[in-house]
Amino acid sequence: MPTSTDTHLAATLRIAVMRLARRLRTERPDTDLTLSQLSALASVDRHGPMALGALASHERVQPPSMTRIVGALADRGLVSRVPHETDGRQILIATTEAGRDLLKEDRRRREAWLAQRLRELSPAELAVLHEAAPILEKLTSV
Amino acid sequence: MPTSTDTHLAATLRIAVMRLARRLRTERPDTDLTLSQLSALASVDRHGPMALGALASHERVQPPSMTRIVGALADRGLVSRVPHETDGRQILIATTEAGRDLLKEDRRRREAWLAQRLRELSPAELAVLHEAAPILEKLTSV
DNA sequence: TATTGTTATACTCTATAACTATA
DNA sequence: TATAGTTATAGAGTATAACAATA
Repeated sequence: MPTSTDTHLAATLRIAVMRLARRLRTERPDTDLTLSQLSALASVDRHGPMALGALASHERVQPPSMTRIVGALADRGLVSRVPHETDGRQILIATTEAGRDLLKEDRRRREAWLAQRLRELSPAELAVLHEAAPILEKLTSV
Repeated sequence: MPTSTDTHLAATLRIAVMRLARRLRTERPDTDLTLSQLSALASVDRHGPMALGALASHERVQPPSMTRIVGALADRGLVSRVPHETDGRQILIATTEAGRDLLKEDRRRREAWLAQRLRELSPAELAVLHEAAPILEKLTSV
């Protein structure tokens, strides 16, 4: 019985999560950045200054593609290219103030939609989600 | 205090859901179908036979693009093109047995990963997720 | 004349291959 | 000679515009 229940939970949870993620992704301001650009910018912001090659492999993209992505971001002033201190071949990509602002605004708008939905729930339902959130996080930390 | 708590929950939940969705998306068999093709196939399967134009607007794609997507799916025998009964201009796209099998296998493999993660949780944690799943579904039904 | 779908053509994004410079 | 990044070129995927067939 527990096994069959778990299979059903997996199916239900998967659909709910995918659907919710889809909505969260849709509730995105049109920053006119491509998803690749936005993703690379977020990575640099999250992990700190990185070499172009490291960023490319982290984003599962080839170096030439990352050269173009970073070029587009740099043209908008969202990232800066800093030469490596000791290795003249490498360049470090870092977010600028404008880049951080854009990411902050992006997150804020996505959270706004969800926060509004949450305000429509009952206290009991909110309590359940409070307990569920860390468990959902735990699922991906394997 | 409830407002600030909700904002925090929104932020936490959003990250957990997006991360989990990403993992679920990654745990995908390489069906060598593009995401557009897989998405269109799933739509036809979910909503039943549709005219090409209806499918295009449902998938937020232009008709010429859908012509190509459907062409690729039809070449693999995953969908069939059926002429409309009364309107000779329209063609209806329908899934084939092979198309339904591919989708079933695709879902099965994604659920397998999540089911395994769920087996590693405690009974108490599972109970929380059981309660949370319908609430998460409710969030998107607005 | 309006609508459905297709064909022609162009643009964007990414990849591989070849190149430049630094180690 | 090996490595980091760039430039050159090609291949998907999608879009707009023009077209053919049917209502």
